[in-house]
Amino acid sequence: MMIISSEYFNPKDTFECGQSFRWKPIDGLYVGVVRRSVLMLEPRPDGYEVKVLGEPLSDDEIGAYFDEGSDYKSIIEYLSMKDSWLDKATAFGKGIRLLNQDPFEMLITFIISSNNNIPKIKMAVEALSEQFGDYLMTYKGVKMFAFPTLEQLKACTVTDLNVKGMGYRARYIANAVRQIDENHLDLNLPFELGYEDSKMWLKQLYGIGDKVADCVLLFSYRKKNAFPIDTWVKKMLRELYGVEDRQKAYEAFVDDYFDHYGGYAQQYLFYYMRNHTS
DNA sequence: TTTCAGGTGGTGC
DNA sequence: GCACCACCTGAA
Repeated sequence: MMIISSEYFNPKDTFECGQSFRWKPIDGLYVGVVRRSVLMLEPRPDGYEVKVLGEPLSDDEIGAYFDEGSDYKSIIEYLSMKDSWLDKATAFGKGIRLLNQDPFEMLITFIISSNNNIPKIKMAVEALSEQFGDYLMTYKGVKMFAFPTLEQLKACTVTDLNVKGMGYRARYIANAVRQIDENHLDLNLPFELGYEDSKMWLKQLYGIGDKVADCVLLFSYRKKNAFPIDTWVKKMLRELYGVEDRQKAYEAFVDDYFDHYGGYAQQYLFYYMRNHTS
């Protein structure tokens, strides 16, 4: 039996902070698809029990997915002492875990996220899975599907991929998938490369720029220093840290101020900003 | 009806 | 290099 301690974890913070679009509350409990398994989180006195409803998934794999290997106590202690905003943000988002998700799924998901909003991203990811991914099981009347594989998306035309909420990003996905396929790109390579090299490697794909690359690096390749800079992060950097409104200024500040825990800092601050502004 | 949304690629300088 | 701008489309 796998239990995630609730001292530094809660499902809402983790699944609603914008890193994952595949978990949803069903009858009050979060249910989500991880690889080809359906997981459900049941509250226990001191944590959450991870129940595997579909295909088996080992405790090691579940632990890796929930980033059990990271010491959140140390991370939060370190960040909270840096300044008062990080102190507030880490207190507010104390239950966030930086999930280690599937690279291909993150790559496609964050291509969809470009110039898009969260409800539409969810819609498109959901529709892609329903239409092209494998059916896994039905839980309380809700059908669950695996995220499509490279092989499954390879078979799609741009028109096929233009599902609800997708728009012009269908072309981005078709191109990226073709590039990966035709050039036999190894999606495991960035695990072996450092941050800068893996970022350049990802950016060779159509539809992947700086922001999307950083999301993929942070949410699947375990590059915890990656610091995705989007419109909310820019707003945060201007308002909380007085950073000038220029791309280079944002990048320079982030590189200088947030070091190896940059990715964690970004998630806490992002989640804090999203929930404290009108 | 218009505006906006967790950017990117293309173009012009 | 760097600054613009078009771009699908659902929702308010």
